[in-house]
Amino acid sequence: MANQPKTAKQEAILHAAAQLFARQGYAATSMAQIAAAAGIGKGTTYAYFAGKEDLLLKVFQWHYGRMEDKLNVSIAALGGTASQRLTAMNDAIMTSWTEFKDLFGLVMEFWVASTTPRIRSHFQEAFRGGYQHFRQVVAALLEDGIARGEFDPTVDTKALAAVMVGSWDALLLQAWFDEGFDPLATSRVHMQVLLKGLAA
Amino acid sequence: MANQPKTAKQEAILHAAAQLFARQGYAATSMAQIAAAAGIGKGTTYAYFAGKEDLLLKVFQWHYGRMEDKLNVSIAALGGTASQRLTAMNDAIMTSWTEFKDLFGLVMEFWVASTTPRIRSHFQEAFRGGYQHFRQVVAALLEDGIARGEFDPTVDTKALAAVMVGSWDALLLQAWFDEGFDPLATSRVHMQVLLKGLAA
Amino acid sequence: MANQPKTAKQEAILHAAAQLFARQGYAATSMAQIAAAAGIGKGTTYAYFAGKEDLLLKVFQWHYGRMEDKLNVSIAALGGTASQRLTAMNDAIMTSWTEFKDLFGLVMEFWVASTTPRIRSHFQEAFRGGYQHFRQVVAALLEDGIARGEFDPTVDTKALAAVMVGSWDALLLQAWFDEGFDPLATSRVHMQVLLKGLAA
Amino acid sequence: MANQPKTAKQEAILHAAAQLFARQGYAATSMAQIAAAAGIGKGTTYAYFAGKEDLLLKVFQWHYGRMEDKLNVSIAALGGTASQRLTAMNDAIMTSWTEFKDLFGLVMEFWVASTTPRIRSHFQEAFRGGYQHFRQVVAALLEDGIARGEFDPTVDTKALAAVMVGSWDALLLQAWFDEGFDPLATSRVHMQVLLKGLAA
DNA sequence: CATGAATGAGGCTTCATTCAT
DNA sequence: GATGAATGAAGCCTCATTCAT
Repeated sequence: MANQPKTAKQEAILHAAAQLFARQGYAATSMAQIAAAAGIGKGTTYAYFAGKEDLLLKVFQWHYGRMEDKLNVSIAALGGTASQRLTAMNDAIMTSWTEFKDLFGLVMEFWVASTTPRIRSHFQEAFRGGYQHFRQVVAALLEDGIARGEFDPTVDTKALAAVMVGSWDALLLQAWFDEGFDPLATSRVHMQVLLKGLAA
Repeated sequence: MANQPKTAKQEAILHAAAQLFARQGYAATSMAQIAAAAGIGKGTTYAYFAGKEDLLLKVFQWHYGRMEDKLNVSIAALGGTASQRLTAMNDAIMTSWTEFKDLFGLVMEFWVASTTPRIRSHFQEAFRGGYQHFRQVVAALLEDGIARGEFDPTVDTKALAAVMVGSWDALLLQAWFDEGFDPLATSRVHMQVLLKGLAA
Repeated sequence: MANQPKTAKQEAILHAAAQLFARQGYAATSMAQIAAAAGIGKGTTYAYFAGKEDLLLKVFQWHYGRMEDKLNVSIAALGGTASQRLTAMNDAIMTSWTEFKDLFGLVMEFWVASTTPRIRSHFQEAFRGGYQHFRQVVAALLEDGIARGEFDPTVDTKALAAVMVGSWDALLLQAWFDEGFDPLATSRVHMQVLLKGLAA
Repeated sequence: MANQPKTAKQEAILHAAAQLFARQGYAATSMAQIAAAAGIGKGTTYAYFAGKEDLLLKVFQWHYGRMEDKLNVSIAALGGTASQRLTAMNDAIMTSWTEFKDLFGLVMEFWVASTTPRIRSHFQEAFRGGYQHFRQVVAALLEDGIARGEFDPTVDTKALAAVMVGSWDALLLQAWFDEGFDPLATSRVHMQVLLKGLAA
């Protein structure tokens, strides 16, 4: 899923599209707006992307790729106990998302894109794969913790991984609707309680 | 927020719209389709709803009201320890949602509707209020558990409530993308670990 | 052209329609509005009038009849020299129109109705007849003045009558666009100059 | 008020719209018809005009500008006594209008447009200004005649100017309804009588 | 007679996409 | 390659008119 944009222009379009989709929504964003924001002609977009739907998909893949990279890097850099590594990962993700908070609107657009029949297949598959990947990464950390004797070996690691991954979505979602909500602090509380409950 | 449809026809429209929005998405659904699905003329819809946006909002309020009612009923019926009540509530919600799983597409549409500038205010506010309400309900149960000496009194009940509420969204979301994913079982595992971590 | 409304309800509809056509224009007025303003049900209008176009025509005939009556009465009451009678008639008409100034919007609607292909025939004919009638009345007064030796016998009475009749339209039209314009005073100046130019 | 169309296509649209508005009326003319008559696609119109109302306004400004130009030219070319110049101007206007007689339907549409609430402001103001301009031009000629000792100095030049300007509207209006009516000849009679009545 | 709920034709407008320059 | 003028499908919505009650 490594779709790095080849041209600077291609990246400019992706960037503009991502911004606008996030801010106004996919439906409310016109190709003309994207082209204008990217500083190119209206027709040029079609030299790089097959159409509006394809552009959405490419924006998705682009962001997904960047997020995966970031996650892989931070995981690689992790050290210490499984608890520490889980906590570090949680922090890394919540922090990085909170940085460009408004880009979370994009994620919601991606979710909804999986509703529209014609686009569904692409996104549904991509999301399923993405969730499975992240769950697996987290589950591996949990299993590592079990192997090290940190965590209760009877716990269902897959299920717990799903909840942890889901909590990232869920807390950012609540932050989306509520300015006063602090997703990072909330997720830390969650981690603490979980780790306590997980203790061997 | 009790917006019960008065007329049978009004309800038929709401029903048709909800179905189609859930199945195809808001943008991909035309007013003509809704009218046809409701078995009425194209113009009749406008006698009951101000337009397409209004219809989405009313569908939202209708479903939200029904969900709130269901939650209130199930809470009222709860008994036993705080742990038991929390578990029962979690089960009730996950079960009821899993029943009409495809309606979850609607929720995603509502989320995204909060992105579109013109509709944003209505939905943003409604969702913020909704989340606050549900978090409060759960937090109250947690505090009750602390008062009863079941739970660790140092825990941040608000944060934990947010995570629990969020886990409903998050697990259903993953189930949306992955047929093989079992949100109810997963949430039960989550509850167990949480309750263990919460223990006084 | 005596189309007196038979029923009180019929007159109420005509009244409401006239008001609304004058205020908002024919196109911008809906049958629903007219019915509401007349205090009757939306369907009832069709028991008295064939449709919207017919209603416009009937409003026209109603007003035209009332104006003709008024003119005939004032002419009958006229006395004195031809100059005095012309002046009196001019004053009567300009005064009566200035009274319900906003109804002049109706006259413009009638003019334009003569543009729309399907309605054209009715209005075109009615207006042609109306103008011919008024021109004839004025021309008769002018010829009477000639017979009495007041006016220059070489003058083209028909042409002059047309101008006098036209000046009523024209000055009210300018008053329609310009609040500060005084059609009555202006028409009196016109009459004076005309009469001076007409003197035997 | 110099709104010359820049593109050939823009002018084609204006032309087509003017024709159709004049022939069928504004309300009875659809944007699709205009596009077809202009030989372009349905959507192209919106690249040049903001919408149907804007198109009407632009047609108005276009025609008004052309008429003003014509008037200014003919006035500049005038010579001789004030009486001769007034007569020449009267003839020039009536002649030029009679040439494209059917375009007079447009003027009526413009009048009525000043009735519709939302468009009113634009047209009302434009017409008020237009009338004031034309009255001023005529009044200046009359005052010139007074200065030259041709006309009675006690006459109200403004009022008379309003009547003269109005007579152009009024006589063309009557000609609109009556094929047999000769507005040019009629206006000449009017001028003669007026000039006689104006004589010093 | 009166009503007003229901209808559907028809209009305006938007916008993704194409293609000649 | 890049452009933006042009297109026309498609959607939302209004409203005159009908008809069962």
